[in-house]
Amino acid sequence: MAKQVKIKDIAKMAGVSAGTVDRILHNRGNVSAASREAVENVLARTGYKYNIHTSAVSLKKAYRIIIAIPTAIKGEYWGNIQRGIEHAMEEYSDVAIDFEYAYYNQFDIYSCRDSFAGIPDKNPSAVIIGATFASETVTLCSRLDEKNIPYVFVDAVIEGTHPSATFSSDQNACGRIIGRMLNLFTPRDAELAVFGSRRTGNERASNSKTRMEGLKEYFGSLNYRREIKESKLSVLDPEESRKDILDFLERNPRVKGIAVLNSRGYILADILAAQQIKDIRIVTFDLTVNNSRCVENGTLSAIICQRPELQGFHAVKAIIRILLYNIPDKNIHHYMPTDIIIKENLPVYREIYAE
Amino acid sequence: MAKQVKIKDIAKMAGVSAGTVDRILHNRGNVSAASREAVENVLARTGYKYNIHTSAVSLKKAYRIIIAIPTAIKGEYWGNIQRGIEHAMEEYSDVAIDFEYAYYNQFDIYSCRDSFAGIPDKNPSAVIIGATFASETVTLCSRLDEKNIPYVFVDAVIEGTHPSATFSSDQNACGRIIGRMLNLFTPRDAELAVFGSRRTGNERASNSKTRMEGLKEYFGSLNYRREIKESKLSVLDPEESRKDILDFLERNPRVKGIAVLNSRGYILADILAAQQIKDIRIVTFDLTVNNSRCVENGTLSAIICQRPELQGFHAVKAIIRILLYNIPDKNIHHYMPTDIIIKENLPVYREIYAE
DNA sequence: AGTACCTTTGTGTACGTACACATTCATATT
DNA sequence: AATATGAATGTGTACGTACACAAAGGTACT
Repeated sequence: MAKQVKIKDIAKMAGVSAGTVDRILHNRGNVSAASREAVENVLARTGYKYNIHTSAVSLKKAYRIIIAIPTAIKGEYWGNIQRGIEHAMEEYSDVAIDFEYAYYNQFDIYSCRDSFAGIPDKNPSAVIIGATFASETVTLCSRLDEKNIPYVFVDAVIEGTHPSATFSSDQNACGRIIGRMLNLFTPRDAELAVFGSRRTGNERASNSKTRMEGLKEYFGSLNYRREIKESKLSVLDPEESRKDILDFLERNPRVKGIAVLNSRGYILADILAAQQIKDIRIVTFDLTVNNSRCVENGTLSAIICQRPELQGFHAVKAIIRILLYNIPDKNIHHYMPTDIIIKENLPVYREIYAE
Repeated sequence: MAKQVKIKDIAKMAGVSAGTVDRILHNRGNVSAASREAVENVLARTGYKYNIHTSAVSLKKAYRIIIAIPTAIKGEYWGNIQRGIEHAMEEYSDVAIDFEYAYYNQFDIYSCRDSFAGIPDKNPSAVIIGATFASETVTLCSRLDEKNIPYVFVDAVIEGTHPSATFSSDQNACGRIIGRMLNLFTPRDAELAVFGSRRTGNERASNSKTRMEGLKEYFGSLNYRREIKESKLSVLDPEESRKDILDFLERNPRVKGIAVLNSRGYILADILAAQQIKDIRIVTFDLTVNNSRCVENGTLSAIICQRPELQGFHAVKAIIRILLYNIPDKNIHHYMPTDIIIKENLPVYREIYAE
């Protein structure tokens, strides 16, 4: 490995002082064009790299990051995102960074509005946003843009915003994947169905919409002739779901495979198990405790997982790169791998999650 | 977050000097029983945590880690393990650690013996071992044990050794997973086959053996009646493989699904493609460039992937924890998640790999 | 009691960066 | 020419740990 060049070396080579180099590295201004050029030449030539350790040691400023996401329940999707965030926080526990959560109810647009409204006034160093409601998010982001506060998205991107980075899944691919798994798990002559989200107007539902497109693309590419039945699953009212589902199955007795495009596949699985219905295969999204339980007992055939912890983890790392090292992200949109989890590989995924 | 306690604070509280605390933290000896007890009490009470940054900054000693693995070819299994190792190295490039590779030919026991023989004399701080040949590995490890040199395994564990940690897949689970995928991808009435490794006596082949057991367990649990044909695939001689395969298929014309228990599924896929045979589904292990290509063009149905980069990455991290922070691993055997990769989720896995 | 030797303990410095503060320089204004 | 002003630049210190070195204490022996 080549010997590391230090700031003092750079300064000597460029014929300036270490302070000037520091000002250039951190965009602190008050540098003449001549000095800037001289230093940047040396920088490019030597390939200077920060020493993150000494950098962290001498860091004075206290950064504050606000994490604006739906209420994170342990073992569910947002809970796992938060786990990734906290994991990264631990890695940087020796740096002066404060974290503050601004939760909102993902099913209540007013709660989101309230929560988001207060964020810019707190003048955070950066914000991690888990977006659900498009227009509220755009409002927040434009206020952050005005104040030059960087923000990154997890889970989904919202049009009309300017995030420093985004960490999510390719939802269209997710749809194609769940379509393929549904097809694999069911006999050729069976009818199939897809359950989307009842609620509309929010972004998670829009994820569900994009997945639906992907799923149809997959079956389209197969020249799959038969119609795929569609229905909605109420997220909020379990009793309503129950009736809807049983009603749907009565009307469509030949349906033997169902894809649930949100993370509520376990609700369907539990209802079918209670009714002793055993010949219907179900695939769904997100490795939550409930879905995990159903894969284990065989009532769910597969889970498509978007690596929520990795999203949260990378979001924090991206922000730290921006704040501490002033490194802009070249690759703004990062797609996480989409895992396929079945009974046989569930335990090893669980072990990692438990760490 | 609770305010961090510093070494000087500990010293004051225990009524000793910072030097004594340091000696206890690093097991440097020359400490009276009384001091030790006093400090350890305070340590336990306050929950002292190293500041990795300042620690790294002032670290004088140069550690040397030897990485003893089969020759790593870019884009193949060991190449990906090395990628993970190098990724971790970058994260620690500000710490005084030297890395040295000791490659060997995984198909040549003498090359392994030669390579391993020189390692203990170099007095490395620690060794990462990718084991292939059992007895050579035991010999190396016992010499390292004598010298109190810690070592960790990647890919596989060898009996009769005392590693500080191991990072691998659950090979039995891998076998069950590939069995399930094989079953999913093929029609119910098709005959199935499994191709193992021709070579025996080495550990990678023993991985293949364990996978075979897992696969049979899976089909056993199904009460799968028909026999599963078995054959071997020569890794070294392509022409021999070709003949063997075509011969096998002629003798077993009803076989419509084949599981290849090592990473050479692409060889089979390419041969069948060349023969215009399109109705045989193949599943195999490891996301190598060749397997990846075949999944993309549809000649391979699925790849089971053991996260080689994660293995390498964690191996380095584990060693650094041991060397720098003297933290023994409580959970000696770490299983990596086992990914199922099909055409639809291949691109997002690739993106991560490209980073 | 004096000496030698070993164990235990304390002290001081270096690591490379961030940032506050001091200083110099250039330009405009009176 | 003298002064004020603001930009540009240089200097010095703190961060918390690791480790070298110095100092003190204890024991055994002559």
